Amino acid sequence: MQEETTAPGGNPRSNDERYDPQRVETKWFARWQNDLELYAAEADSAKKKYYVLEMLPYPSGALHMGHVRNYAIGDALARYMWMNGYNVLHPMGWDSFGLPAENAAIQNNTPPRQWTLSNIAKMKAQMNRLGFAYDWSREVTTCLPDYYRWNQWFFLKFCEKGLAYRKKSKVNWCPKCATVLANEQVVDGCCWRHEDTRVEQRELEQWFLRITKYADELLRDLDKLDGWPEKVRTMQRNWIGRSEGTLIDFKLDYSQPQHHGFGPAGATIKVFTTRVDTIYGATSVQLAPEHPIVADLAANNPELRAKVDQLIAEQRKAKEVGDIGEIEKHGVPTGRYAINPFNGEKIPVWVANYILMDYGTGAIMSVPAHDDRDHEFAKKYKLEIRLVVLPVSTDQEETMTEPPLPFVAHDGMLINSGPYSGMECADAIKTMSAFAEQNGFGKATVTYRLKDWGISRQRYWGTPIPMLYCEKDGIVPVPEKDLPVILPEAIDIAHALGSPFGGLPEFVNTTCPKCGGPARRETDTMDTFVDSSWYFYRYTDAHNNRAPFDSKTAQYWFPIDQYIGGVEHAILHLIYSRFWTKFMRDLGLVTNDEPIARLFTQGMVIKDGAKMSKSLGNVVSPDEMIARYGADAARLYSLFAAPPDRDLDWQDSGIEGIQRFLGRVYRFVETHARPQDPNWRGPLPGQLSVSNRNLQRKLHQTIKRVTDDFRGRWHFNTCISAIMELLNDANRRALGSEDVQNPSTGEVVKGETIPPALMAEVQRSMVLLLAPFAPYLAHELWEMLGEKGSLLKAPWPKYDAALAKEEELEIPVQINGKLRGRVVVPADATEEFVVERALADEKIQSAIAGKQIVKKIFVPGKLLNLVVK
RNA sequence: GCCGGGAUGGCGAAAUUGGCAGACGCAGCGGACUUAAAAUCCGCAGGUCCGAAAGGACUGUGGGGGUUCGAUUCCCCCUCCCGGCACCA
Repeated sequence: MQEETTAPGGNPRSNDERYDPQRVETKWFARWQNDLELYAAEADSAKKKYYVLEMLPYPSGALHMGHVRNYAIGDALARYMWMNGYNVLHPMGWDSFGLPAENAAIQNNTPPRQWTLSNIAKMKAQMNRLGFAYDWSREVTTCLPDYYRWNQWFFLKFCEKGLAYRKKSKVNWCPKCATVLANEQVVDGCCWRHEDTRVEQRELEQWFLRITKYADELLRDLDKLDGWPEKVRTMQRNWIGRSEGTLIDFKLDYSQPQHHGFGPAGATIKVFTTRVDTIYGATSVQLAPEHPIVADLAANNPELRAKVDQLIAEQRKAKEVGDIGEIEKHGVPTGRYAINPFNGEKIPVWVANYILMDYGTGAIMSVPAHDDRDHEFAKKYKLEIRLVVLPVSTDQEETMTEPPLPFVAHDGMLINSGPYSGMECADAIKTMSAFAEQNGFGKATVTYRLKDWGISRQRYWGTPIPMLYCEKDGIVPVPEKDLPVILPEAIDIAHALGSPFGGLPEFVNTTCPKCGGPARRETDTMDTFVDSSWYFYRYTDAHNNRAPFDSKTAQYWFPIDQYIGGVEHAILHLIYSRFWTKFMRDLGLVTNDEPIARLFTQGMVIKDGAKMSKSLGNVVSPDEMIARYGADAARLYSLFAAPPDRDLDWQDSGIEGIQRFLGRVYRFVETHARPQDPNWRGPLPGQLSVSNRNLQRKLHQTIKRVTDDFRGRWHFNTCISAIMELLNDANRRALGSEDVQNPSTGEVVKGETIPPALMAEVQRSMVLLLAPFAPYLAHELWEMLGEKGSLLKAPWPKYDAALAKEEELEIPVQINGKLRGRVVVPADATEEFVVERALADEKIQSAIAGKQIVKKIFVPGKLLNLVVK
């Protein structure tokens, strides 16, 4: 046992027995690596299934502490469920398409595939070293044709169902690179590689998936996801942004002779409003600068054109900087008028920079008296402000007074509104919407903030979109039998950024499957969010080459029982995933409406008050932690330092404390285990001494605490604290069980013995409780305890509520709510008994001396409060 | 501006249903072991004040108010920090 090796901290080891994580972890690492079936989910199992999943990483080349924390949570849960007899599916994969591979390729002249696969190998090794229990036989690597061919297959299905379409859309274009830039490659409006070159907006034809078809269901079903954090549901609700309102047609006025001859004849401007009840207060129509009709109105009016261009520039700039919403409102009158269909009034048409083209119709009716923004704008340009709603109040006088403007509340009554005067707002909205519909100039409608999902990326490292362009047949999908469309890999990435296939004739030029004539391939690739929208289904049937997965198999495993990841994916990834599942359900591929039953979002790992980042120099490397303290310590600390849903403040000294704890556990078992003792496996003695009974109680209390937390709130930090308390308690008693010499008096104290069967129960349970959090040490100790069966699926310890129950309690006694003393009483003591004991207490007596008890508050098992006067 | 989350010792945190605030750990201090140190073990520890000590008094969960016998916990107002959304018509 006494070997002179170098301890993890680099200090020479002393001659007392010491836990060496490297020795233990290397030993078990080797065993686990040689057992490929170890963590395999059972195919045909009578057991209840449990699908636990952590968000798959992007293979950047190295895990960071955020990963370690995320996977430590999931791994603990997976191991807990195994120990509780479930058939656990716990897979892992790689979200391996995306921009960094292209950047790395340019920098190091390494092909993206090679760079990616070598990163995967590195990170997989790190995960294995950390001891995470993944079923690697189901590994999914999204950048391999095995996987992405099904992205292409799904894309064809979207086309078949009419849910994929092409539309012109804006992209960031760098004129120097002559290519498209991702949003994150645009820095302060300029190209990241050419800081002096302004990025242009170009319109390109792009592919969209019609997620808006599911907008309503995506919103509605959020109510069913009660296993999701409310925060995430709220974020998704806001993202979908459902808004009920009314579309109203304003006709352009042609009655004035000077307006004949320019502008579109018979044009109407559609506006969307949630407050059609205020339409009698509309004093202008405001158009977004990029509204199509503006171009027509400005066609023969260079002065207007110039002003509009300036408004467009202002909006763009604000959008780039990200403070649209902060910019000062500007506008310009077009000189034209539109007709309010409700009262026939002619009101001026303006163009304004606070109107967004991509929400609603890109045009509004401006009601300055009842909208903050319209009010601000009208003040600035001296437009008419006309009051049409009065606040409703029980107080007659208050109802009649003019409210401060703008008055935007809904609880009001219409005035100056023709036949609608006197109606309440809510009624007026219904009645007026119906009137508009009956007369053909509008209707009630619902608008969403959610847009269709643009999936085209003018990038190389992604799933090729399986479409062809034939001169004769137009846009033609690649036939299913020709999938996958393989991403060409023999290309010179350094000289072919963006859509590099353009320069690859052997990829681009093909034949049309319809007419056999020449055709060109689509050269765009898919957004990587496509990959992550359904990868968790592939895990259930990862090697299927006839379908993305087998429906029956997926039906067994789905929904995912627990999904764990960072809150940064609360919106995009998790909405796309829900959308994809609903689409697959409509295809008949799955039966579940939602992919994820329970979602857990863990907090960030921060250090020195900030997120870890290279620029701040506060990055903690998992490899270094493993080398210094071992994988168990790194994992345990990431669970111990904070509850998993809160941010974790990393402290190097904290992990040292965890390492000490693991060492104490090791020494406790090593010192006191007696597996060869015949009584070790025997029954507990019928009668336990008070001290041993206390230890037994503490044991059962600890099992209860840890078990309850796994089933409930997941505060693993307190679970680990509880195990520490058990260890401290047991250790103290165990030391006390040996004859100890009191150093000051020299007196030898005869210790009380812990019966071997009790020690065995304590040690076994402690190891089992530790197994989900620190698997290496737990396995080692399990073996040291002479246990033969696998710890991985050893039954989770059970507690006995009767044994966990305290027999005696210390009841605090308060006088007028202030703590004045404590009495020790049996746990089930009655009020009378406790009061009697309390009154017998000297301190209590002096505290109430000369006063009268007017009230006694007794909470059984909790406290006694005497109110005195 | 709107919607979340948070604020507790020197630090990370705990208190699960309104009932002893600070469990557990870090850092610190004292002691044991050692020639010495490291490692390990034992003990002390919110603050202020009184006391030689044992012990005791007061005070204390961002600030102010309220409900209650009793509030870290519930209600109202305010400050600061973090995250998300943001001219959404």
